[in-house]
Amino acid sequence: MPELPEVETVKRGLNKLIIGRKITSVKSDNPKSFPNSQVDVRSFIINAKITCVRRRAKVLLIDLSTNYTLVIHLKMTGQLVFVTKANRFGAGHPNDSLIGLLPDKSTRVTFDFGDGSYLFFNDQRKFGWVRLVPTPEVPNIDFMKKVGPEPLDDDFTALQFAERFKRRSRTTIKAAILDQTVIAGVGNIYADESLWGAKIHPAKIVGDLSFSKFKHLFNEVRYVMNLSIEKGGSTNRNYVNAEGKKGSYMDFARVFRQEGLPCPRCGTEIIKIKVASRGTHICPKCQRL
DNA sequence: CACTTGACCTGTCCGC
DNA sequence: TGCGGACAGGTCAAGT
Repeated sequence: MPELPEVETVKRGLNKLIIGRKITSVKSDNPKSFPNSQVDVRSFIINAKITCVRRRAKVLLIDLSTNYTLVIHLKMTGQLVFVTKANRFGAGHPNDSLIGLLPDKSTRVTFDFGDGSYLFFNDQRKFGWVRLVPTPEVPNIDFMKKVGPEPLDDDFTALQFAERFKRRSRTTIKAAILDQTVIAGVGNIYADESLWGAKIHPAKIVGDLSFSKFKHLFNEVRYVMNLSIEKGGSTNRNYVNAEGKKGSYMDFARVFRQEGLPCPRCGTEIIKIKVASRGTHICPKCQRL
């Protein structure tokens, strides 16, 4: 799933739904999804209250009153869905929501709030994970030390953005923008969308791009991510928000999964190619090597 | 160090 | 219908 806008959408939903709730039990049947959950970790979770839900890059951080934090990566197909007693048994859940159907066979971890409500961590492909870390240690875990700046931070500038790419000057712009140590939170959807916006071919070598191109790309990354957050993220396949509902950014996508359709800018047919081993969507006229 | 590729999993879709 | 292969929103550990 989930790139920055999707994780941000889940974060906002959870902040409305689970703050102050107490976890009365936790269950996981897949050790990969929640390592050590059977033993060491339980006493820091049971009877803990949720105090805050945060996001860094594509990682969700659920702070607990025990001064521990649930660190969660959704990877490709992870979902975090909150369900209450009332909607769990299907009191007219909308068609675009999973809520009445959970748990299902993709449910890997279940947090029980003891009042008939639950938080389900679902993950079809089992790439995602939940880990428990002491809250003060969160900034010290490997991922947090290596990850690049947040593209939507107010004080992040186009100049800083361009500087970050110097470490990847001999690779393609697509590979570089997907590198989480360069910039946080960009994945395959928003890479393609922002490169189209800036009229940059994804296979262009980083070192050959002018500052004015970086500046344009910087603005496009912020534009597509802000638009996507406003639309509740992209549901390409599995993604849903904390209420089990899909996002609508794909209705506004200009190139991602639009192959065969006309480019919204020039009408040329959008094509799909492979760059950096990833499916990549471009307008062959607007984006030249 | 910088870069590329395969591996991790399950499910779906497409061509034969 | 069935089967094999390619592919899917993301990172890692290897290899060069």
